[in-house]
Parts: sequence; structure tokens; C-alpha cells
Amino acid sequence: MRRMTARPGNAHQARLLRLLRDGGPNSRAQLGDQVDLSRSKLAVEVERLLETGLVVADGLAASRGGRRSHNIRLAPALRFLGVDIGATSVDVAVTNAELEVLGHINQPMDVREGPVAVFEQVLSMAAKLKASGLAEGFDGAGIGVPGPVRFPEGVPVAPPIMPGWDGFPVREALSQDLGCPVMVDNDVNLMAMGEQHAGVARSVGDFLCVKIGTGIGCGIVVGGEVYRGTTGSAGDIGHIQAVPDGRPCACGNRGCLEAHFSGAALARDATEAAQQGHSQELAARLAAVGSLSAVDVAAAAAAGDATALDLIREGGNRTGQVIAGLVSFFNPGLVVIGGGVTGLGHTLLAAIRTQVYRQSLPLATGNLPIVLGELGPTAGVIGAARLISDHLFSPA
Amino acid sequence: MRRMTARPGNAHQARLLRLLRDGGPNSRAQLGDQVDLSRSKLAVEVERLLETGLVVADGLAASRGGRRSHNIRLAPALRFLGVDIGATSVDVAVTNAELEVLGHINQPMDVREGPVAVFEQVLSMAAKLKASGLAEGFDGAGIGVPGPVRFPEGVPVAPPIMPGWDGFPVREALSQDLGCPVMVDNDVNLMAMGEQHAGVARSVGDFLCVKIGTGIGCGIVVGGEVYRGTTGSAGDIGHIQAVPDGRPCACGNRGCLEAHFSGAALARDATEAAQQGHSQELAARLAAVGSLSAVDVAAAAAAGDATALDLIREGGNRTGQVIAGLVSFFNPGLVVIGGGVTGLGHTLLAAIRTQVYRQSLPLATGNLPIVLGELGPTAGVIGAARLISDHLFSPA
DNA sequence: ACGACTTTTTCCACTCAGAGGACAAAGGGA
DNA sequence: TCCCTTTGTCCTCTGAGTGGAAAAAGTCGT
Repeated sequence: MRRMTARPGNAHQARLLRLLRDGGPNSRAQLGDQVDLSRSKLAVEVERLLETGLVVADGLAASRGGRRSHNIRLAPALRFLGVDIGATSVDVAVTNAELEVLGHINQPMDVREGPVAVFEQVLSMAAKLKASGLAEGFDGAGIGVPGPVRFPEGVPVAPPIMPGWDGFPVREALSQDLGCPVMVDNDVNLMAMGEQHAGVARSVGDFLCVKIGTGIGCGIVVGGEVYRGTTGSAGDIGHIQAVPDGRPCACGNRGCLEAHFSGAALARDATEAAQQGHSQELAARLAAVGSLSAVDVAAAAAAGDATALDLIREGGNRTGQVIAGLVSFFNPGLVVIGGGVTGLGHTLLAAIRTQVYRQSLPLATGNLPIVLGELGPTAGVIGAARLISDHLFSPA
Repeated sequence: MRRMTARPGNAHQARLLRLLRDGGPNSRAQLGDQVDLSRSKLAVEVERLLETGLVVADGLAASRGGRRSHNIRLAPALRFLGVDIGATSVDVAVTNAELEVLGHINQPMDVREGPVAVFEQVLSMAAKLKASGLAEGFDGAGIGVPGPVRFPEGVPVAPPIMPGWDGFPVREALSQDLGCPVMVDNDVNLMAMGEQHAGVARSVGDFLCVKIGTGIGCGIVVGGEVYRGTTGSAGDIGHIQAVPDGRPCACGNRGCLEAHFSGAALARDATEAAQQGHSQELAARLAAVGSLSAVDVAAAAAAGDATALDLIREGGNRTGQVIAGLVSFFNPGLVVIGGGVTGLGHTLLAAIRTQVYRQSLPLATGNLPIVLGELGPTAGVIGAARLISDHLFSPA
């Protein structure tokens, strides 16, 4: 089938497309309740959208007691591709135009193999999803990469953990390979957009989304829009000093948050604890698998292992201390914690909360929920789909 | 004379008023170059503005080689009142519609005397300015207070250093007393707006403005707009922990930045150093005046006093450390340092720069100027005038 | 001084988005 | 069945805004 080529012709049409994306099928009358346009104008714009094929009629709407009305919905054949490239794995998912995930694949991978190898893998994963009948093609794709991005051009800039990616024209290249429009952003920003669209951050205008994975980053949402900073590196909180004269960090400084707590740091600490015999539980796991990760620490903690719990609490304290500073500065309406270590769950959350509520002023923390993300690994890919759909559903 | 009652009737008129405010007198043709409206439409809107009296004709424009054209300017009788309430003093200024300061008074004062006493003083200062012939009345007033403000209502909320102000309807009350529209904001935000309008931050979209006075605060500008946070306490960085287990702070925690460096902390440290005989220079000043302030430390430092220099450097290091974290997080395009301690000058600035450039990542600091504010005490009052003019020069 | 060329302003006819009312179509409830 | 409500369609009217023509008022070269 031919892919979506049309774009909304004006701001009204863009608005309607977004309403249909976020609210699902709607009758013309229901749309009219939301957009403050006259019925005639609305009818004209809907008619034009129907002509483009972006939306289609979809049976009868639930009756509200008058003349029966027909539903309108986004074309059911539209497909977005969401790609979330992490440090050690990739997530690829297909969504429909309402951003519902129809299929999702996760595979291990190492970003350091460089963009060419990684995108080869991504394309084969996308092909697999296509082959399973979920899509006949893609109308747009959103890509998340674990480092700063010059957003307008879709190019990674000086990414510390991704040597070989600096300046690689991700947007350009993937747009060619996939044959559809592509937008690229930092993975943390996409997670924030995902939680905003379908997770805990719905209806919150200003919030922070802290992602603790291999590294640590923070998505910043201001007035419903992701804030990316002057050079695209906003939210890069992994290298904020958490411990004066603390551990050496790969960035050359000492005491960076990331050096003391992150997926990588946690794995290292756990391995060390196991080798030094501080924890039977961890030692057993190390012996069984050969290496430890955050997942093992989570499991050990769940089994009641004191060392594992201490590691988590200590990390939570450090993280909480940094977040407390950010809360004072930014005064968000919500803080979301997500990423690979979310499995550490409430032990981690409790430690973070304790620090923040103790250190920040009551006016900032008074009504401040600090919660775990509710989408887990799908936050990134949903955010990616959201990114490209925001782009496509905006006036040309 | 009757005061301004008219307001722009639509977004175009508002746009034109702001252009005239920021660019001074302009011919219709020059305005046309900036607004992307047809000549005819522009002529209509200008005509309507002339009818309201908000703008007036103002002689001939500089010739560009064709038919002579007449300048348009904002009504020369328009007057805004800018009020900057600090912890220990008040600044009151009158500006014209182009936000040029026509008269400026500074008086010592103690906010803790409460809103009624303070506003009595402010009103008498405003009356003095009026009496000196600078204004026949005020068309609007902007007020800055040293604490968080619920912005839409113009009411201080839970201000730590201003007991008795919590919930006081500043906007309402002053609007009554002055008989003109009033807007209220945090003093730090106003300083940021001042530097943005007439100071170092012109043409920068995203920047931070750190004000070090009796306390420490930070104005946050995102995309040219001040960001105030969910409860109006954004930028409250004085209580970020700068020293683990450091000095006790009035807020109940330990190690807050404000407890280690601020006008108040500096005065205390200097007094202690003088009393313990560490510094002849400071001891002499203490003996002469009876108490020390940041100004004395600045003077001692200028005279080469080692103790004073150490105090400044130490404070700069602490401040720089906190700012380094904020820079990593926010990735601003500029950092402005201002407030009462600006007199400490380049010693302070150098210490801050050292910390930030060392601790933050190159991508964030690569092209990041860290500079002193260039407006000094007028930044606040200009920002206040800007605040109310933005309000008045927006579509009703 | 005069003509050629520019710039600025004014006037006017024309387009087009959008509002809003009238009316038709198609239900529900007493 | 009758009446009321909701929804969809049609049509007219308004007002914002565009763009061209022409007039007004300069500059500059010869």
C-alpha cells in the first residue's frame, strides 16, 4: 500500500489529528465540543481530512440522544516506528496512529559498535515486525539515542558513551533507509514524552523524568514541551557532583552522580561485594551467571539481602540529593523515576523521596509526587512514536 | 492628565506597541519591515493606535531616499513605576513607555516590618518622584518582592525572609493605592527580565540569572519567557546543599548555599575574621563603622586584603559548584551574575567560572559566557517596568 | 533646473476564512 | 404518535487581510 504522503493543511487540521490521536475515534459533534470552531468550519476541515485519507469514517458513534452520528478515526493502516537505542540494547516497536503499541522487540546490542552496525540491526528488527504482518510500511519513525542530539538536524553531538556517532546524520540516513520522515532525540526526552502521553505524567505541565539506566539523565518538560537546552544537552545530570572528591568518573572529574550510582556503577559495586564475601546472595548469582547487573541486585534485594539493600539505599540517597537540588531549582509538578533500575522499586523510591522531602523547601515539595514510571521499557518507544506524530501532525 | 486607559485591541497592535517600546520611534515603513503585514493593514492598525492615544506622531523619520515619512512613537507622557523590594532596601524608579529610567530612588528599609509599613514607604517614594515633575501619574507598576509569588494573583507565598507577607494581596492593594494596573513577581525574575531587556542578556533565549544579595536566587528564562515553576518557587537555589553536613541554615537543614555564601553570610564571616584578628583591614573597618557588610569586604579585597580575598574565593567556589550543576541540568546560553555582591567583581567571577568550566561537560560550557550583570541596581526596576508593560501591551 | 528613479502613503477592489442562522435528517421518550 | 433533542448540511454575511494602482514627496545625476 502507498504510505501517508499527506500532511495537515492548516493548524485546525493539525489540531483535529492530534485530538483523534489522543482521544481515539470521535464523532464530528464530539470534536466540535473540543475545538471552538463553528460546525460548518469543522465540517469543512473534516471533509478535507477525509479526502486526504488521513482519517476515515468508522461506523456509528454512541448515541447521545439525537440524530445518529458517524465516528471519525485516524486511518487504521497508519504505522509509526519507535526506536529506543540504549547503551546495551535496542527497543523497536510499531504503533498505530493512536500510538498504541502493536508489536515490540527488544534485543541486546552495544552502541559502541557504531551507527552503521546498530542501524543494520534496527532495520532488520523493523523488517521482522513488518514480516509478522503488523505493518506494510511506516509512515514515520522516531529514534532515541543515549546522548545529546542537535535536535533540528537530528544529529548526535559529542556523545560520551557513543564514540563514532558524533556528527553521524542519523535522521538523514534513516529517512533514506526507511523511506519515511524521521525525528531523532535523546532517549531520556523520549521517555519523558512517553510518560506524558500514556503514563503517569498525563495532565502535568512541568515535570522531570529521571532515567537511571547504564547512565543517568533527566528529561525536562516545560509547559508540556520538552526543553532541550541551548546545545541539546539539557538534562545531562549524570555528571553533577554528588560526592565531593568522590570516585573518579570517565568524564575526568570526581564524584559524579553517575560514577556512584547507575546501572554500570551498581553492577560494579555488586560484583565487588560478592567477591569480597559481603553477600552470599550476590556471590551465588555471580558464580551462576559469571557477571552481575542491576537485575541481580534487584533480585537479591527482593530476597532480603542486606548488602543489596544497602547498595540501593545508598544510591537512592545520592540520587535523591541531586534531585533535591533540581527540585529546588525547577519546582516541578511531578518527578518520574524510570529506566533500567526501576526494578529496584520501592526501596530506591523511598530513599529518593526521603532525601528530596528532607532537603527541599516545603513550598516546592508540598504537593510534589515522586513516582516510578508506569510504562517501563515501552515509555521510550511510545515517546518516539509521539515525537514523529507530533511532527507529522503539525501544519506543513 | 488622564492616565492610559486604552489597551491594544488585537495581537497586531500589541506587537507594534512592543516594537516601539523596544526599538524606540519608528516610521510606518520601518515597522512594516518587521511585522509581515501588508502596508494597508499596517496603516489601519497604526491609525487605530493613534486614535487611542497610545502612540503619537513624532516628527519626520530619517530619510531613506524617498518620500519623507513621519515617525510614530509611544505616547511620551506614559509612565511606569518600577519597584524592587529587597531584604534591606527598596528601589523605586519611574520610566517612560520605552522603559528608560527617568528617576530612581533607593532607600534603606527592612522587609520584616511588614507589607503595610513597606508600602507606605514605597508610596511616599513614588510621590516624591511625582513631585519632582517626572510623572503626573502612573499607567502601570511592576513590583518585585524577595520571595516566591503566586504569579497570576500577585500574592507572596510562604516567603521565608518576609514573615507577615504570606498571602498579603500585594497586587490588589497596590493597584488600589496607585490607581493603575499592577503586576507582582519575584525580585530575581525581574532582574532577569531587566538584563534581558536592556542588559547583557539581549538576544539570548535561554539563560540563568543568579542574584547574590542578602540571599541567593536564580531567574530562569526559557525561550525568552521567565519560568516560574509549579508553585512559583522555581529558582530558589539558596537552599541547595553546597556543603555536606555544613553550617546550619535558617531553613533547618545544614550546608545550604545561602548559609555559606550570601550577603548575610559574608558579613558574618568578615566580622568574625575581624574580631579574631585575621585581617587588619577588616578590623579597622569594623572599628570605624561598627558593623561589616559585603561592601566592606569588597573594599578590603580591592585593597589587597588576603582574608577578604579568601572569603570571596571560597564563596565563589561554593556558588560555582552549585551553578555547575545547574548548567549541566539546564544547558543555558548565558549565565548572569548580579545582586548586591556584584561589587566583589572579578575575583568572585573568576572563582565561579573556574568551578563551572571544570565541573560541567564541554558541550554545555563550550560556548557559555558567565558574566556580571551590567545594569546593577537598575536591573530590578527596569525588569519591573518590563513586566507591567508586557502585561499592558498584550491583547486584552 | 529638470527629469528619472525611489520611497512612502493612501485608496480600492478582491479574496477567503470563518461565524451563525435556517433547515433537514434522525434519533429518544412520554 | 407527537414533541424535543442532537447532528449534519447549506447558505449568506461579515470582516480581516492582500496586492495593485496612483499620488505624494523625496534623492540623485546631468
